[in-house]
Amino acid sequence: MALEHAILVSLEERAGSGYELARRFDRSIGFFWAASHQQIYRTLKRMVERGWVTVEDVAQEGRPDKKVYRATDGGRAELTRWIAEPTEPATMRSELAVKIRGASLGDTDAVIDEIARHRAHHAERLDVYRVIEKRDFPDPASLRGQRLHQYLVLRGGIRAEQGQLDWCDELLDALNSDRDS
Amino acid sequence: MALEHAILVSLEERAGSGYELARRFDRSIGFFWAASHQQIYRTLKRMVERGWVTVEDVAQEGRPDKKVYRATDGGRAELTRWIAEPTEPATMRSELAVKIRGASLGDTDAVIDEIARHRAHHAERLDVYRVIEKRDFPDPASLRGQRLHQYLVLRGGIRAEQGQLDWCDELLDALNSDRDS
DNA sequence: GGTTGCTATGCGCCTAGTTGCATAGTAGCC
DNA sequence: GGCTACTATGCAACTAGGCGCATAGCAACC
Repeated sequence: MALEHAILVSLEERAGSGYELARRFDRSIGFFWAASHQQIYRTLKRMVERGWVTVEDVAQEGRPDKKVYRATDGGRAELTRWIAEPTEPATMRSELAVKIRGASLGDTDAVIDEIARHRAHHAERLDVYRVIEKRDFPDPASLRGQRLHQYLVLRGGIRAEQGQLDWCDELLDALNSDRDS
Repeated sequence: MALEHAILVSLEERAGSGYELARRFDRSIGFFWAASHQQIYRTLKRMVERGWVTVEDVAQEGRPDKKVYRATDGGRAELTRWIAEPTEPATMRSELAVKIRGASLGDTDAVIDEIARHRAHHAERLDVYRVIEKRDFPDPASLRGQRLHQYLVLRGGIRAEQGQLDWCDELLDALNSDRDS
């Protein structure tokens, strides 16, 4: 399970509340490991029980009190242990692939529409990543350590989205030609 | 959920037992939607209850009796309905990305080893797909209908594995340079 | 006679993740 | 006063999937 470890990475970089973590996940880490706030709260609770993080109640003015979480030495040890432990590469799961395989039995036009939807989604995502790349990493060759690692993960996102986009284009080309012929 | 629909696609192409489906999933459809035999048996049972498939007990000589499943009109209707229904593109989930983000806090060499392991895995997968591509689809331009769809799904697998492979190479280059400098 | 391996089925428990809902304070707007 | 929006927390029920285990017939080999 990587959610706990993704949270540990985030808390290592900076302590924060469940709410703050949820927003960070919406923006950066979450691009590569999505998590809802419910999931994060539940996981944080479990991590406190395991001694990987500590909680501190922080009273706030003008807004509800919050609980700030910090990684412990135990949490850091767990993260190091997990990083060194080999994990199986995730098997590719594509609903779109299943739909394409089923296209001959159903409505090919519906499948084409669905592919177009996915294409738009990936194009949008790619655009977001490209903006981040240009804004935050204008000189990749000079990057070292943590900043380099952030950049490399972003590169993975860019490659994945570009790959999906190219596949969608190949699909649309081929299916449209097949329909028209 | 796509497992039920992946099974429906497979049963449309040819009726079969749970065991046969499990083996088909090991080979073709399972490259893009993995499923264990336990999962398939459980799902088939549910699909019978819903009226999407029918079962027929078939006595065999020299081997245990089997239950052959066949898609019903209801199953075909469900498949058509599902194909036309928009589904959200799956959010990318990469444990490797989380490990890279955590590399600065742990053992960079362990992360590099892990990346090398993933690289080997994707190279092997890509090789399998390339062999299938050459063997089963020597003349892609001539493909129509179902055969074309099979080919296009395979193309998605090739693109995905190639993309992961390239990313792994970029990662290894960058992390090794960073470590040596 | 014993072991291994293939075909064939399935249960039970657990974890991870999703969905929907609930609560509650503050602040700004109309 | 009522509405909306943001901050902040969390539970309950459900779905999907993974892991381990169990059963059992038949064939081939040693």
